Amino acid sequence: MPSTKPKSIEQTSADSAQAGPKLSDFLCFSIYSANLAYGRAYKPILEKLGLTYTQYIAIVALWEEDGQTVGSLGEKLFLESNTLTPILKKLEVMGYLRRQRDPGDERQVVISLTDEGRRLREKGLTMNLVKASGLEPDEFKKMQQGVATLRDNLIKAARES
Amino acid sequence: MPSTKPKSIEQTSADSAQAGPKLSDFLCFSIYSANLAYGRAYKPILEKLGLTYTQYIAIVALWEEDGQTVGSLGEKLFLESNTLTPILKKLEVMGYLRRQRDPGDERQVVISLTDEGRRLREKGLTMNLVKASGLEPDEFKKMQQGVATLRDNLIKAARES
DNA sequence: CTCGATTACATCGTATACGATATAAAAGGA
DNA sequence: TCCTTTTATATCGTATACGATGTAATCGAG
Repeated sequence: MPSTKPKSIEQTSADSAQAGPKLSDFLCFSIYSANLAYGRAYKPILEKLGLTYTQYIAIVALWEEDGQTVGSLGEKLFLESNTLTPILKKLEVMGYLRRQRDPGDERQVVISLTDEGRRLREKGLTMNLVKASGLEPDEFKKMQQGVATLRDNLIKAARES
Repeated sequence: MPSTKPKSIEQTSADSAQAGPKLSDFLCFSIYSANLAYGRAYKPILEKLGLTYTQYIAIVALWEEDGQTVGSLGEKLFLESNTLTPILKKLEVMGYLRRQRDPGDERQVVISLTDEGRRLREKGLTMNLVKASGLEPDEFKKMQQGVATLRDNLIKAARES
């Protein structure tokens, strides 16, 4: 007769025999804590630029494609306007971008980098965190793709529920 | 002569030939966005229990080992007292745990689950997010361990910097 | 034992995330 | 055209994270 102890929401079958869910077996917790660790690893680098992590990825997305709307930027960053708007306003005050209503559709706001925003690209971003990851370049790439696929699966599952 | 365009802080050498850093090549961004995705996947499950994600992992850590101090709990969750204290106070108000000063060392606060807190274990946690991850159990485990190692490397690198 | 250093926790200010809701523009059907 | 619905963004309230700082208890050199 199996134990009456329930499985957690994220255990593999290998865990079901033990007393309870163990934090160290949770993929969600690995991701959660790795995200915290990345934030701490990035902080000393980014604060030389005076940017937070979220501000930084917003700028990177604009380097990749300038002149995006808030909505399209949000799709790429997996963020919505309630989170993005305050961040973009801050970056506008800092002088890195401009926010202007699209004259063709006044509901939309188009974000464009200033010269200053483009210049950030040449400022101090040549450092490399690959080595801090402790992974070989091919492992790094594999992990990156694996986690991205995981993310996309979770988004799909959440949408379907 | 190589391009004058700088590499980002997290690009692999394979990216150095292109115009600039691409968000989709960042491992940190995969982790960041997967963490957001997990939060969204968990939300409908956890809100039936009336818990947030961070409250949930705190409870899980206490199932694993009850009677921990704030500091030892924080080590396991990678959080410090400034984040943990308000969360534990909330859980105390909700009736899931008690916070009491250690009589032997009045600086420390010992956290112990109430019966109610232990009962949460039998309540609704039998759902399984492994399938939402879209990974086979062995892949799941491999990814979990890989990301945990990545996290530990990043923590070590951040401490040494 | 004494007093400055350290430790453990808490408080405060700032910056995300995000659900719920507001607002204004655009779309679209009668 | 008029009015309802939808869309794009913004605002607000709540819950994390975290650096800086505060505070009380303990430690430890002399």
